[in-house]
Amino acid sequence: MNLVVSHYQKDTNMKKLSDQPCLIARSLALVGDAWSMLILRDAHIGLTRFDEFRKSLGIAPTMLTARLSALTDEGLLEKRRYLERPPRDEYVLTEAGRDFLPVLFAIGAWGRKYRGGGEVTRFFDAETGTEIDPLTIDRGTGAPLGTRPIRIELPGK
Amino acid sequence: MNLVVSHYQKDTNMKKLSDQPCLIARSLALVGDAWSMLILRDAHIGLTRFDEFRKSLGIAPTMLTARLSALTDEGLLEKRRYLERPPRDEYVLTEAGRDFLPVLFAIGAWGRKYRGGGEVTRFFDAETGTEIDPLTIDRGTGAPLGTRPIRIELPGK
DNA sequence: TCAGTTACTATGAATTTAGTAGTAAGTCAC
DNA sequence: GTGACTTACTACTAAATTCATAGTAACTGA
Repeated sequence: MNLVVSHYQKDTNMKKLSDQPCLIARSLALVGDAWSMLILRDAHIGLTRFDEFRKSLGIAPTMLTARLSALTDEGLLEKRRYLERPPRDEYVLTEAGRDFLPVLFAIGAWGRKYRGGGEVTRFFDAETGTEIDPLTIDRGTGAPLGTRPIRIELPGK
Repeated sequence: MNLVVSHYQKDTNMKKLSDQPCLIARSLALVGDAWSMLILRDAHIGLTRFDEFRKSLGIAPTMLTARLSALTDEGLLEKRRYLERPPRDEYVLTEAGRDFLPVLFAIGAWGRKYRGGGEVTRFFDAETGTEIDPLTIDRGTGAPLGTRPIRIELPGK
């Protein structure tokens, strides 16, 4: 008895992904497409409503509905009623959604280095006024990732 | 006269993305799909050859050809001849490709926190033996991203 | 010569995406 | 209280992408 309404799903492929032992693959099963990431980006900027996302992204409403539903189901967004009559809902980031911000900044940092030219949107620390320069480090060693050799451990070993 | 062979391209949509002022959007135009990221993941693990990627990912060869070509064109991978007769090429990470590692780790860190259960692949510092715990900070303030308020500056302002 | 390897291309069906139009339940202006 | 407008969608069709399988080209090694 399967009552789940499946919104957005690249089933054949992505269902496999979410069961893999690799956490990168599992995560990509949820957010491994550009629309989902851009919606999360916009949510971090402060957008919450269907039409705000639609206008910002130029996305087809069907796509937006599917992505918002998926992100809500997966716990990155939360649907919240902000008006009873007429019933109006908005989408706000959950903790899991907010914790996705470092991924977006890491992507942005890569883009600044390798696709930087022209006019770009920039992010500043609101207090110090300095431009944010994202750096991903290993909390244990404090070293930036990529500067030290890595060992991989597969499950069941 | 357009002689460009276009491999993988979600043209109508993604061409727009690569011209946007947002660096996240620009980056996603190149790597904003699960296959591309998983190929980069495998490349970091040490895979270089067509069939290695194909078997690791279970990807259709048409897809793999398209993604490898795109990643090569975009400068994240480099095609290198490793055998002259018969001609055989392998794909190795460029500096831009290697610099994508923090993004993958940031995604993995999110996954560990929110999609962690069961058997997972883990990464360790080869020297200290401690598990890698990725953290994205602002190089300027040293603060983890998401802990301080941010100001956004759009181009032309 | 014959199976095996490697890096693909060809092809067609299934699935997803895009784009436009329309709907439901209201509000607001006059 | 009629018509214009808003908001959050759904319906529908066409276009594009993706998947899966099969096949090819150029070898090697037994």
